[in-house]
Amino acid sequence: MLQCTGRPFNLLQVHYISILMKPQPPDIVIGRLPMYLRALEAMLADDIDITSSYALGKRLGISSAQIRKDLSHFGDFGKQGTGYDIRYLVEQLRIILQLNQEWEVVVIGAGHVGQALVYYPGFADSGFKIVGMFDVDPEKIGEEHNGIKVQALNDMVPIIKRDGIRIAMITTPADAAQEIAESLIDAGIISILSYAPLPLNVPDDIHVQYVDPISKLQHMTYYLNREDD
Amino acid sequence: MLQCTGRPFNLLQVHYISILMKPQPPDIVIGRLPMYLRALEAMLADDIDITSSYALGKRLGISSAQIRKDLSHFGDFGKQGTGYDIRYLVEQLRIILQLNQEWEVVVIGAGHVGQALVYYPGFADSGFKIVGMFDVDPEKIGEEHNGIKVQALNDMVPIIKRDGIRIAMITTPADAAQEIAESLIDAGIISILSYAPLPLNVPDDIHVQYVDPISKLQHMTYYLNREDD
DNA sequence: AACTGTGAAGTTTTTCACAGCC
DNA sequence: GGCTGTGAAAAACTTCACAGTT
Repeated sequence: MLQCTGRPFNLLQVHYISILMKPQPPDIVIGRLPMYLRALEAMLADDIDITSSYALGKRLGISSAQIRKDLSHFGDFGKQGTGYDIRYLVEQLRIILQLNQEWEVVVIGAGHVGQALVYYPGFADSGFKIVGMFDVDPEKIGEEHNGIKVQALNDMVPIIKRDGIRIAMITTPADAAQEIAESLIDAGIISILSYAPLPLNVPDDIHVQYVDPISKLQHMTYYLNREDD
Repeated sequence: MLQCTGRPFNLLQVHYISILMKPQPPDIVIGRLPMYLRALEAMLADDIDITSSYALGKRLGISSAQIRKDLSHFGDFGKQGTGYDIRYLVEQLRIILQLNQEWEVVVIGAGHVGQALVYYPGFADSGFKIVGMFDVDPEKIGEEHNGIKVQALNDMVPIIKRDGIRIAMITTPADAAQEIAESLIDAGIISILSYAPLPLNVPDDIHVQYVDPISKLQHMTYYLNREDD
């Protein structure tokens, strides 16, 4: 897709392209920005105004070099000899992550997980507003949790379309997740956070992240009782 | 620590060591085994008995080479020309991950997240038995959720010690998490799954994993509205 | 003196590609 | 022909180390 001709790349082409389009920052780096952001916000709450890559790294348990390299993908935010103005860096990170706006989110599934999500204040605090909750179960439809009414799954697609919602969290049983993901995408959802323990099959332009506590427990059981390091 | 002398490594030493102790499989590989296990179990449920690294990779959205390389750290489980006997591979993965036993787990925090955990059947299905729930709130102590009574946080350490529990899930507010982690470690907990959005400071021999939906949403908002690929 | 931003070096992880076996 | 297991190659990621700035 990047090629203009049918021939393979040559150095001149690569150079030409590299002038036109900067390489994208690695996804793994983007995945660390939220943790930087949160640690910096915690520092502000502790009345710290300035920090260094060393201090931040210590707090997060990672190297200062990694923090500097990560940030360097997006700009020059620090001052030599001084460090980073936290307020400014927070602002910049919020721009990079597009958090300088409120994002509307819908929750699919009104079971215990869905309920835990709508009651968790962290989403609102971080700029994610849960605006709807959907379930198939007629018993649950009409219930209200933390002020959010459970609506019928049948109404999901038109409501998401009408309100232009882009983010959804799936908390349904695994066997319903794939079909629901397809409806969501059809409705215009682009980012899905799935609590269902199975890989969703989605087009390349849809982003999916998984929350999977069981896999994480199983990862840790590997190390239990193993004294061989 | 690996060195026997004060001098730096030399090739002979490295070779000597490599005979004595096989290199540990990378942690990133161990982290993928639970997902292989789950996909294989799903295949069994679909009455599939045999698979190949290609079929499994397709299902998981990863390359066949990665699956073969990952598994090769632990043994030779496949047959050339045929593939893998799923039942056998599942059994082997369960041995590797030490899932051929039931693990007792405690939940700290009896709020919405803690409740969602005790009501989620997936833990029991995967061999994790939630045996206790603890909270500071006197209003919550004594409540019962899915048959599990909320106990006083003060009783936590002795109970964990008495029962020899090794795994805990923290669902308390962030500001309590560090202190609780320290108590847990004191009580003998070795593996912690934390839902608190802050890095826990723990000794090297303690394993911690984090569940952090907000970071994952923030990771995805980076890509929203960006058509520059 | 303290700290950033960054090429270069080093390490880890993934992919390639193929000999060997069923 | 189909598939595994694996060295070798490639790519990705992290750390080093230092010039340059405050």
